[in-house]
Amino acid sequence: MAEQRATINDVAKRAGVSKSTVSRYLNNKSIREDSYAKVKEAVEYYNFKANPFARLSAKQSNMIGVVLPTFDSTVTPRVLTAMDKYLRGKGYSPLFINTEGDLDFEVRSLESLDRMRVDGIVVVASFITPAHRAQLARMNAPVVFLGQRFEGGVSVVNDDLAAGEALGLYVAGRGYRKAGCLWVSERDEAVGLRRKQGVLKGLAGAGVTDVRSWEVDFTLAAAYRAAKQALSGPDRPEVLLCATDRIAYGVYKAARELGLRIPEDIAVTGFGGYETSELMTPPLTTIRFDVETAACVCADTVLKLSAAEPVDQTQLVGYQFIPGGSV
Amino acid sequence: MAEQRATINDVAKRAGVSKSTVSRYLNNKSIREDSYAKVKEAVEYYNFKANPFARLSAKQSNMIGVVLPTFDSTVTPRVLTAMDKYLRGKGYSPLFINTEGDLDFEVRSLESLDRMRVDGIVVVASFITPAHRAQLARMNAPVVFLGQRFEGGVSVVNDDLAAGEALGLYVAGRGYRKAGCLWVSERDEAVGLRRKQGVLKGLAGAGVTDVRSWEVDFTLAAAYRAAKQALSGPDRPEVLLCATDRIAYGVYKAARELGLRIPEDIAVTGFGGYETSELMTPPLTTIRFDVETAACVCADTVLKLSAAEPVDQTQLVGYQFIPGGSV
DNA sequence: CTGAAAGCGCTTACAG
DNA sequence: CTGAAAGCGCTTACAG
Repeated sequence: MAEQRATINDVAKRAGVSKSTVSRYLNNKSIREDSYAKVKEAVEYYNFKANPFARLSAKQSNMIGVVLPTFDSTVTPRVLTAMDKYLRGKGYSPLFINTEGDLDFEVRSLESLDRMRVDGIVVVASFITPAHRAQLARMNAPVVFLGQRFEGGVSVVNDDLAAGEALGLYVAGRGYRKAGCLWVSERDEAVGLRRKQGVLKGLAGAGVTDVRSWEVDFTLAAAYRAAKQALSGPDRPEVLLCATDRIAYGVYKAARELGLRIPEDIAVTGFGGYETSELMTPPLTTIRFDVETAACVCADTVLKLSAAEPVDQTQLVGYQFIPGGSV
Repeated sequence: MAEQRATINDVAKRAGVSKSTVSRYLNNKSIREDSYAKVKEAVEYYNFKANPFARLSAKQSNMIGVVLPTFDSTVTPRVLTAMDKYLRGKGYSPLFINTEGDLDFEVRSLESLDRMRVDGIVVVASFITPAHRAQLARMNAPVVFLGQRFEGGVSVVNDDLAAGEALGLYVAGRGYRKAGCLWVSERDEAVGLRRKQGVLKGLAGAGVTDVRSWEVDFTLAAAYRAAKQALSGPDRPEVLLCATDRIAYGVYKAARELGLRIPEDIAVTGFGGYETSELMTPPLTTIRFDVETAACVCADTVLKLSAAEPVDQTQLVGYQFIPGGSV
């Protein structure tokens, strides 16, 4: 066990000033030159840093809440990494809360972060419910949603519509006529709804309207089952467009088991551009969003809000087409 | 902007008791039945929850620091998910700090978590330096290392030696004689050193001693370059054993580009058992550690330490062999 | 610019 | 069991 940690009082005593002065030093407020030197010496002597949780009466906490639905996805870690770096660079500390997809807990997390007096909150969003809206109305901390559009509030979202359309046009341009979609529920407005709308629009724009659909969730297992069904049935589609890369992996697995070649027997597309997708045989044709930029834009936006600066209500993030070889 | 959030004083006032009594209610201390009812009513009326950061003079903070070297790996998200769930279930809140592999920042994070008065700290470890040891000596909070053995302290580690040996024996048993290792630096004691020792021991146990080595880091890019070199040179190995699945992916990529078939022309093994590894063509032969269990053991151990209960200094976590088809 | 005082929202001995 | 008081480690008006 170590000796007791130094507090602001110890520093003040050693520097021969009041703790108010030490506090000002710590917060870069104006301070006379000789006081500055004395405090500096004492701070270095004790290797003192303030306990951020003890700033109970400060107007700023320098903490930003980050609420996420899972750690274990291909996108979240990249988002967290970028956001963490950006925030620390600006002198803020992120406070991560994992909700494991529990929307009720997500709402309660907003509440508790607000109570902890964070300066703002970023939500890596899956669904925005009335309970979310009700909670927001009760809060002081500004909130920015990432990944789902929030009407009436602030959000940063992928340009799913444009990206989907580009992909749809590309697929149709390669001559496929009978298409299938392995897609997630429309309850997910960004991925389930808008992204699919884009794909269908792109396909239709090039004359492809024969499109069947199978509903899946985000797991590999569900995708695999649906793919098996889609590929075994009569009148098999020529191409399967998938809501995510992981879902496309399910098609790869099913195709291999059924002895179907990609893309000769069945073409496949994903959405995400995961690192592993280029390692598949053949590499997956997909779309990659610039999630790092999205994360930083988000963090920047929440800081602006907390400083009462104006921000755009909805900011769109661009995408990149990755040709691969599965189409 | 919302009305001011209720504090313990508001609750006390409404319940007609002192805030001490409310505090006791919140912390499940003994309290008379009628006081209990009154406080309960007031707490529910305000939907009150205590601000955990305001417990400055409490002996327990109910917070556990979790220090990690990256969010973006195949293992960390699984560790964080399991640990988060375990800790919350026990009434603790994890405080995550991402060091991005910066060991100096890792040491400083230990210090600042200690200052924040967390009840304990888990470090998802890559390297344990003298600076770590020096810092630990200055701290009050107990620390548990996950993934790297900490002599003289508490750690939870994979049984890399046994797992490596099992894999080496298996490979040698399949008849390969000329082996190669794509491995990370021995500075990493768990993966770089012990895991490799196990592999070599297993190979040697079955008579395979012709083993060359290429040093790589944990990135796909480095693995790909090294694999290209290993496979292009004269006297190509028959099998490449890789320190991780991701490194094995680099071999897949290189082999495809060189027109080499797996496993006919070159066999490959990984270490990790990532979800995507079974999707490769052919599925990767690998080892999977039960990281979820390891994470929970870790969390459990740090809670025990904070309660001054006895714990084992070093706890080993088991593994599972995944045959795949790449050998 | 600086210090004494009050306060942030809690917890904790200590009397009663 | 309970309340008044003191305290946790900071920040912040407010005099001077």
